[in-house]
Amino acid sequence: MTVASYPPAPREYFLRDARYMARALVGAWLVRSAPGDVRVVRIVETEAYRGPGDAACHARAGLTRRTRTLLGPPGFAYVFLVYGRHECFNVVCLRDGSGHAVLIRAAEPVTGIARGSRCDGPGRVARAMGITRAEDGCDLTGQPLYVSPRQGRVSVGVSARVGVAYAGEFAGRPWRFFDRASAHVSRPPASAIGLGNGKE
DNA sequence: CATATGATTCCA
DNA sequence: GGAATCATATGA
Repeated sequence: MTVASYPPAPREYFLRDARYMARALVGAWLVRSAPGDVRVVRIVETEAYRGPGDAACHARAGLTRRTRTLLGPPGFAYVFLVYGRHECFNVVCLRDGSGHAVLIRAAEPVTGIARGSRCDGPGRVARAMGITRAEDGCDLTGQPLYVSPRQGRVSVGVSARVGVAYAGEFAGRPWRFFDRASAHVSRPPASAIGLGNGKE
C-alpha cells in the first residue's frame, strides 16, 4: 500500500453538519505524507461538536485566539491542548463560522506508526501522527496532512460523548460514533448502547 | 492581574 | 484513585 491508495478528500467532503461528518469519518483514513515521513491510520472513533449552541463545544466562547480555526472554514485542522499535556485533533466542517468540528478520538495504526505506539484516545492519535498545535489551521485537503474518505462499509455504533459532563443536557447527546468491529475504540462500546458504564 | 479548570493519560 | 501541567477563559 502506498499513499496513492489514499487520495485526499476534496473541500466538498467537509461541507456538512458535524453529526454527519463524524459518522462519515469512522473508517476514513488520516494521512501524513511528508518526505521521509509517511503515516496512515484508520479512524475508528469520533465525536461531533456542533458550534456555539453546543454547551460542550469550544465555539461557545465565541471568536477568541483559541477558536479562530474552529470558527474558520471547513476542511482545516483545529488542534488544541487539554489538561496542559495532550493535543486533540479536530476536523472543522460545515461552513465558515459555523464552529462545527469532529474530534478524532481513536484510530488503528496502518502505516508508519511506531510499533507499540497506541492510537486509542484523542491524545494518543495526535501523538502517533505527530500532530501538535503547529498543525492548527492546517489545510486537510492535501499534503502534508489530510483525510482520505472511507472505502467500503462500516458498522457504526453511537453513544454519548466522553469527558463533557459539565455540558448539562448536551452531555448526554448521542454524538459519539465508533466502528463496532474495531478493537481500538478508546472506551468499551458497552457504555454506548445505553447500558450505562457504571459512571456518571 | 488572579484564579479555576479542562473534548486526557499515566502511574500507584 | 490521583497527580500531572499549562493555555484558555473569565472575572476583579
